Amino acid sequence: MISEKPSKEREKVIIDAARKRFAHYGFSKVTMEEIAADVEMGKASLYYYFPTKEDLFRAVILKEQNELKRNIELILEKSISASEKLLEFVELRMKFFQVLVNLGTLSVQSYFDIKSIFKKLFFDFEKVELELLERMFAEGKLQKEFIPDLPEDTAVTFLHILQGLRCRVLNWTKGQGIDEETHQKLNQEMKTATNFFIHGIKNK
Amino acid sequence: MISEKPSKEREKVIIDAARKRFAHYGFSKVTMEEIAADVEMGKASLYYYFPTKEDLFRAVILKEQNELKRNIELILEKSISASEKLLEFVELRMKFFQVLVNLGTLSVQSYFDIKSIFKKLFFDFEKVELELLERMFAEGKLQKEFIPDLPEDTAVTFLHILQGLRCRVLNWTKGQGIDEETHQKLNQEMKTATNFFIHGIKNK
DNA sequence: CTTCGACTTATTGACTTGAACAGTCGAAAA
DNA sequence: TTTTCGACTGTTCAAGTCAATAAGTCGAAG
Repeated sequence: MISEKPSKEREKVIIDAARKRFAHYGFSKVTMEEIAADVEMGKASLYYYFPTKEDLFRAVILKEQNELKRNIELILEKSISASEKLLEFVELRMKFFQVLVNLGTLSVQSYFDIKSIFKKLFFDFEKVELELLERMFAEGKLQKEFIPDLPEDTAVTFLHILQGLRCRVLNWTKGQGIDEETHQKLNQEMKTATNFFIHGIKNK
Repeated sequence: MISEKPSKEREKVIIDAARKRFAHYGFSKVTMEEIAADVEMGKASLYYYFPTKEDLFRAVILKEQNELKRNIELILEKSISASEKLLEFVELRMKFFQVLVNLGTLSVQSYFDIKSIFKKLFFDFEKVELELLERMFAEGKLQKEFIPDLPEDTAVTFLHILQGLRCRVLNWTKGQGIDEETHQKLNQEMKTATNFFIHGIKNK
């Protein structure tokens, strides 16, 4: 079929409009009425598609996460060394979080200080990330590029380090989003840390 | 001289009493009157020694920090490998932060969400820590144990990783202090990360 | 130099209120 | 049957008030 079920089609349009609003003003500053106006509907109609505002927001985030997942998978398929893949992963993840910051999820309070509903969303996605990372480390081991025997534990530690570095910066910059300079510094720091890490697990 | 200036002596007593109170109830829950009562003085007398409540608290933190510094220096003097020193440093730092959590600095809000006055205190101490770390890395290099050419940058990255891991956990456990299990996990994670790091800079 | 009682000023937490907004419902259009 | 919306309700939350409590000052006295 060329076009999907019209209701699905409509959902997408709403998500898209919502994404634009959220990206500009952040979750709390956007009203359902505004989004409804954007897609030329009544507010009540929005509730036909999404039971709550949070659900709509969740859908937006979910879409972003799926895009990130797809992009990570593309990296995995590339024919480059596992080390290079790791580095590209870090870079990609960096960009993703910049989007989240713009979406207003992360700016107001720190990283994990979002309602538990969103917590779950991130928690679930952490598993996806871990699985993808694990594959990178496992592949590195298979190619005799890496040493560690437990790609699972390695992935956890590595991810936590990345999360930690971001967390640190996020706590530092209260309120408004991360400015360009800080962002660059963080980017650099993550790369440095990744390099140390790669070095630490490399087969020499 | 056997005993110090009496006023200095008195200051110490006050700091000590304050430390106990703060450690039990946290900064905001303790009144100057209570502390004064503990040392059997009038509240007004406290202000003779410390111009503000914050100044008194600052003095308490400062004392803790100096103790930590002294302990790190003791590690540096030990005749063990630089890697082992790093590991001991991590452990010591862990304990120190547990004390801070008890002092109520870190529990209520995240790591850096303390008034800028305290921020400065931590910021200054970061320099001390960095300098001590730098010495460890420099020594490691001298002994042909470590590779990196820039102990300064290495120290920064390493410290930020540690800060990040803690930050991550602190954000997760809103409100109350870190429970024993989480503390153990964090401890383990820091050690694991440190080991990867050491591995990454080791001369093989 | 140090202490304190009696004072003033600042902070805070509990309560109130009003407007804005999330979310509901039943009727009706497509 | 699926989708839309106008008109409704109940919450939430920022802003404002107020009283209590605690921070901080000062002058006199030991």
